[in-house]
Amino acid sequence: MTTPTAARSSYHHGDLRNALARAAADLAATGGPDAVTIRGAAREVGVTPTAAYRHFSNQADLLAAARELAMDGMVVAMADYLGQVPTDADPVQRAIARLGSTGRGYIRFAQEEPGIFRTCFTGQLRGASDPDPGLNAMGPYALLGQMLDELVEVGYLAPEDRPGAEAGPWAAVHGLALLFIDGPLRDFGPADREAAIEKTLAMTVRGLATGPRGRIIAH
Amino acid sequence: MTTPTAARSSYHHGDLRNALARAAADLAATGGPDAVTIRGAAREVGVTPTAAYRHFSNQADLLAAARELAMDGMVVAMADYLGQVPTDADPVQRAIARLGSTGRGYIRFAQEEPGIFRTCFTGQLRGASDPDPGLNAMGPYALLGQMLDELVEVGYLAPEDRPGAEAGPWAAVHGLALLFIDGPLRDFGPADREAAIEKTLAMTVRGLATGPRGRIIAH
DNA sequence: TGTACATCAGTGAACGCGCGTTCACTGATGTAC
DNA sequence: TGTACATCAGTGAACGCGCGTTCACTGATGTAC
Repeated sequence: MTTPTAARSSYHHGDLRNALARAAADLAATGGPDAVTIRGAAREVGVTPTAAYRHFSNQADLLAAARELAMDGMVVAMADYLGQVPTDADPVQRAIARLGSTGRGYIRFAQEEPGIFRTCFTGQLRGASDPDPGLNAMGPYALLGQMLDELVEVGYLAPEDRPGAEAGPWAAVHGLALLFIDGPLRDFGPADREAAIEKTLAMTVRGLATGPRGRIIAH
Repeated sequence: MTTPTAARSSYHHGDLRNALARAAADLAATGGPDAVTIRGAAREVGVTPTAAYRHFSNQADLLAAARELAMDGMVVAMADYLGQVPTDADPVQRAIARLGSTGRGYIRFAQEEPGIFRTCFTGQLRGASDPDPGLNAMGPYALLGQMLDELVEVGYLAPEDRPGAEAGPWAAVHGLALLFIDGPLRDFGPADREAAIEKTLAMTVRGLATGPRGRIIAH
């Protein structure tokens, strides 16, 4: 009668690991990473807590699975947003618009899915299980790196300033996102937020104008 | 024999409220805001959990007291750091240096006292008990505002860009601090961190150069 | 094609933990007279 | 100046909660023959 994806069709679930991971991500979306519990995920799926230990070695393992889904969601949302940028005639303006859109996507996702966003960036668990050497947010980070490369190509950002240029823009959008969702700016209304976002992005774009084309355009 | 500030000199403590608040701040310093518990603070002071309810109405109340101490500590640390800036001959360079030093102090405090820092910026508790209308981090925020005023005075930042100019610099240092203490940059060593800080501050300073003097200096 | 049996994926009960919070209480303090 | 007594600041025991995790177990599955 009930499909295998419904709560309790049969004794064997069939896809319990994925179901638990999704449930964990749901819990994270609602209550942040602290809300991700073995018992909670099992409850949501309609299964005994013990059953979860067939698929995850402990709570940290379940949280890691939730974080993986969270990262996927964030990358998809940002890519969607970036895809909406019109192809500008001027390559410099287009590269600037793409950087801005990336930042806006980052902040927008944080505002719309604060629990998921916080889950992406929480946890000291940097074990050997993670193949990335120093950065576990490769998705957004790689996207930002690409935007910066484009800014160099069009002459807006000086090539000698390219190494390590991710830090500033990333810090700016990350900080603003957290000031909104968890910090002193949480009471800002939509208009104030929009103004703060545009102010911050304008400062960021201007701050990157170290190339020949950048000096002309930014001032 | 034992002084009144020691653990258990007499039946009556004498200053239990402050002792509990300080203990709560210590817990926050070690384990962040989540580590602030009624039981933990009472234990540290050497008193029954029930006794805490003579002075705090609940756990949220105790956390609020810890946050107040945390904010005090942060403002003092930043002011200390700012006081070390030498009095530069050129007023523009001096104003820029003071802004940079404020940012460095913010980030340095976050790195040295991550638990305290996180405690400053956690909690949705924006009740009527807080007189500030929209910002509970008036200390650092006011300091930043002052630095920006100075930049306007010396002609580096355009006056028409002054309103709302706090957002960008604040977001940048806040974001970098959190990327370091809680985020994907937590594995950066001291040298990488220093480089990221300087890159970010340089971007920020350049991004604020919209006044007549700013355009000359920044490019 | 049918059946015994190993294997797998769940159940149900229980453990110990630390937490917030409340109850009736007792020891210490200080003030009115 | 001394003392009864109201008031205040603590104690000690207990409650219910949700959590992570482990134990011995049982129902379902699929494969060897």
